[in-house]
Amino acid sequence: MKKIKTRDRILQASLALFNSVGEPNVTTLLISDELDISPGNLYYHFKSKGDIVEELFDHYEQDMLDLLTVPEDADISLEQQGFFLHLLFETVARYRFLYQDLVNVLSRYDQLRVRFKRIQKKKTAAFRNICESFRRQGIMMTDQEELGSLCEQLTLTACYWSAFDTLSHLDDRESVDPGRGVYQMMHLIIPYLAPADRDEARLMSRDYL
Amino acid sequence: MKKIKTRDRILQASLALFNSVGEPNVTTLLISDELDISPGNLYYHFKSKGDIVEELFDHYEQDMLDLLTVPEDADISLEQQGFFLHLLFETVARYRFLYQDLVNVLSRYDQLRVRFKRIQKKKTAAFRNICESFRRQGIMMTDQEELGSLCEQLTLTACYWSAFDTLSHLDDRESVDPGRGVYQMMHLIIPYLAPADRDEARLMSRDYL
DNA sequence: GTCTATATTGTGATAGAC
DNA sequence: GTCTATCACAATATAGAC
Repeated sequence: MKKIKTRDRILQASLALFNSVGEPNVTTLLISDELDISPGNLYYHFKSKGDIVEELFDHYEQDMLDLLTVPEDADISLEQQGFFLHLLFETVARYRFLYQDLVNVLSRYDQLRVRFKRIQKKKTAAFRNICESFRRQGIMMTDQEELGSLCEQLTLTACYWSAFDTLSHLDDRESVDPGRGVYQMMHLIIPYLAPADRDEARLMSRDYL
Repeated sequence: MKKIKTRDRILQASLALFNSVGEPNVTTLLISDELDISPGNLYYHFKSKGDIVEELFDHYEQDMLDLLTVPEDADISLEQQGFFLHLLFETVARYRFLYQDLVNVLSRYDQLRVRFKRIQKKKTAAFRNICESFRRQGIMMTDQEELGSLCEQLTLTACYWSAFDTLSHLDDRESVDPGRGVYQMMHLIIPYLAPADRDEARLMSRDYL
């Protein structure tokens, strides 16, 4: 039963507060209050609030990049894709504070802008990868133009579903179920699947409701 | 050549500033500076910054509700739908400050929450209306479940396209082309159209690129 | 209606004792 | 490492003269 270092407790509490009331509404005082430590102590561990945000972003970036290393030429099954989406939405949910005030946060911490954009690009590329794999296996048929707009749509949805969903229940920002987002993503893909595979995908999608 | 009242100039300048640098980053001082009036003067016309936001929201709400009064049982053509989407995205672009910091803004002005939600509901209903009309005309075929997820997807995209798009060029928030969003919306609908109508819709969508 | 102060408050951040 | 001040500053908002 090792005791957690204060530094890590600060990160952990900050993430929780950011997610539940929004990063712009969280002051350094609120964080230190939550942990029953002094503001001075907080500033001993982090020289600014921005540093906390950036370190949390580091974690997010790491998690995302790990997740997005999709093998280029593998045969991906519908199940694997569902699992991938599930993990993706879980990761987004874990750092949802980022997405809920995305424009705002990125406008205030401009070093994060380019990094976030890079992750977005990688997401779109991962979706394209999966779709290409489906095409090679004959599960999916699309022309290049459709594929482009589909992958962009998938990226948009992966990005904003959590924010869109919390709009419906802005009162308790604590609870988030990633399932509904996965369902929605699958239904973006289904129309482009071969008729035979659509029913299987539809059945799979129900599990996420 | 009537001169514009100060009160209206404040609203106009605020909207422009909100849209270009984000509502949270706009101070009352910045607004009065932009207009070459004193902060005191601004507070003579509006008793708080929140009042400015709320009055702009009134305008937004009015514009939106006007737009969303879609006739229930009319036969809507693909062209009419394209035109509707065009107007919708223009309206969103005009008040894009709202969407770019949506969660944040709604969390700080809670009177706006319920009103915004109501507008969202009306949007979804309008999409459903259009789709039902398409179905009656035999242009579209979907079951009820698909229709639900499609309309939600349309609402999400209408809501967040502008924010998603400005992510790509966060440097100049001034310019926004609504066209790409309309294109994306159409491509959400196309898969559900009857084969004969798909090509027509595809051609139409190109005009918005 | 408009201006020039000025009050007030909240927040990020630092200094120095323990 | 942690605490108790305390500073500095920016933003909202008000008071009172013109």
